[in-house]
Amino acid sequence: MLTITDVSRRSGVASSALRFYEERGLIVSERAGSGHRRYPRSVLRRIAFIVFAQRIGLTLEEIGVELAKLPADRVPSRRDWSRLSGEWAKRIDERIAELQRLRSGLTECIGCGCLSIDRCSLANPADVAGRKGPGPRYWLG
Amino acid sequence: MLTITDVSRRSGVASSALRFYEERGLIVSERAGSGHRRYPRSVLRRIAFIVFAQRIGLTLEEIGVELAKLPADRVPSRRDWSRLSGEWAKRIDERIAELQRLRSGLTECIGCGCLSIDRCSLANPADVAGRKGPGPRYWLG
DNA sequence: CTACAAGTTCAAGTTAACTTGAAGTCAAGC
DNA sequence: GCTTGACTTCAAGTTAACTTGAACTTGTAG
Repeated sequence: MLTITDVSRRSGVASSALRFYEERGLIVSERAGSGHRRYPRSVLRRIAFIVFAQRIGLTLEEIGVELAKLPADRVPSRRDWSRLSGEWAKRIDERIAELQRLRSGLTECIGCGCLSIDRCSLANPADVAGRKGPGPRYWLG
Repeated sequence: MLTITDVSRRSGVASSALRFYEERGLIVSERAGSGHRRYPRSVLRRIAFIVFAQRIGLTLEEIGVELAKLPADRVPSRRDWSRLSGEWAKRIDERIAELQRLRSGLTECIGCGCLSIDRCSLANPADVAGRKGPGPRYWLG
């Protein structure tokens, strides 16, 4: 069993973040008699999954939903993990496609001087500026 | 000259956001006798540039720095606009490369079950979890 | 036994990019 | 002249994902 500092060091995720993930139900811990957290090794894989999913652009809430799909009664298998990743590939591909569109826009559209709200489909904010509710806009959605 | 509602409608950016951009020095407005904002048409292009840059992943602060490079004494030319985009292409390419790495990780790494903090370079949070200071982490940096 | 590092909880702070609300001014139509 | 809608400023709220600080307890090395 690992202490919170062990897990933090091995995962690169701060202890405060680990407590936060636990509060959010993304990971769990047992407790030593003292009340200190003790983690099984398997938590490292779970954390790796969380960090990985974050890089892809999922929110912690979405990640929580995905993780909840893992079987609670047994150690997750390869198959369990990989099933979760189905939707993600699509998401990555979409974002890559958008970035590639933006990249051409950079040379073709700004470069040619046509960056115009009226005529340029790439720059037209009406296409992209749709609000996603209050608060900051996220580029990854 | 356009009113703030005109500009909002034509750009897809909310009036409140336009006032916010002005407060941050990203755009400027003249005032009618009444105190109401009046914008020249050229502001639309500037806003298009801001929205475009946001999609690429620049912060408003970075965008402000870029916009400050435009000549104040004359209407910016094609060349002026395109000069700004130099650094950006690199940034887009880097993010695309990362997403492509993540995408292979999705099938190769999670798929094969090797998603391990110890051995998997793709999932190793120590490589990617470096903090960027307090507050939320941004995946786009 | 005494430091002192490491752990705990809980509340409050941080950041970006805005939005929302309050309280008041201005302009246009009837 | 009155209502209605667009506009103004300024302060405070929102969201995600954490971090920081206070106040306190536990574990360990000497």
